[in-house]
Amino acid sequence: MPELPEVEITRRHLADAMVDRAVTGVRISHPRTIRHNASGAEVKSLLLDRRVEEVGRHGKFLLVRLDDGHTMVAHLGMSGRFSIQTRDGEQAPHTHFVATLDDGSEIRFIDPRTFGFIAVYDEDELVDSGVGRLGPDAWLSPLDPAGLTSALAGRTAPIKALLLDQGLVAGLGNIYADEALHKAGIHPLRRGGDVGEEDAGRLIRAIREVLARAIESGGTTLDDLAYLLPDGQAGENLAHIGVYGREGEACARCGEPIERIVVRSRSTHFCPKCQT
DNA sequence: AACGATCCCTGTTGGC
DNA sequence: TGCCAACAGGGATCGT
Repeated sequence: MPELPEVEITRRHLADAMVDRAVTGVRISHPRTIRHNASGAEVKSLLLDRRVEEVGRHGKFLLVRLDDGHTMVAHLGMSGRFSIQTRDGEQAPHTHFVATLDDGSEIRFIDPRTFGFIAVYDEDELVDSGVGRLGPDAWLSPLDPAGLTSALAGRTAPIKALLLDQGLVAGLGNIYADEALHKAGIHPLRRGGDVGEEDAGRLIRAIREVLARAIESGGTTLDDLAYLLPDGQAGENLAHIGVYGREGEACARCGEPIERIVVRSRSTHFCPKCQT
């Protein structure tokens, strides 16, 4: 499922295809895909004839900046992906949104489980939206150990739950939160307030390593949920996954079997021996 | 304020 | 073999 690395790779593809191009057509075929705006017709009117200035990202949100100050926000949810195609390319099932650009290419949003969405905001609305409540991006503006320690001070929730809180750090999802905690040697159930500055430093380094590796290798494509890059390729990062989805397998560091528990109704994978 | 539970949704899977 | 319940999960929202 898409987390920061997959969204970042998507961003790069979208930037290549969209920057300095104008939107010449919009088709919306699933109302639920539009979240903030009143209707698909409103989104269409806000996008039509606009030129794309840049494609940014904050956490797992894609930010397509338009030449009139509006921003098209896209979130992939858990099954969303973009496909960049020529107009005559075959349309995949669950294609809910298509933008045509002035070079004839099409930006298509495909999302079977419809947890993803697209919205167009003006500047004020963007600040009030979920995007405005995000913490610092885990990749672009990482926390420093002292800052993270003070942000965690007094927090009783398990560190795993806090890493998934996008208001604290933006971009981590279930896979990379588990991977970072494993790499840092921190037990997922440890209270946030019990993560000292040394462990916070280890955790920050682990987050960066895990994200860097994942971005390099094209993101994580799980067997059962075919996350594909916008060019249709699968990511290769599964080979670098240490604990996620590996219940019962030997920990690569100590050989102990990986355990799976449920934290905040999210499956959580860890090594009971080298994570404390 | 912080935390946890619930809901949304559908393709896949596992149990009987 | 076939059916159906359970499961997966990001983020919004709500109750405690």
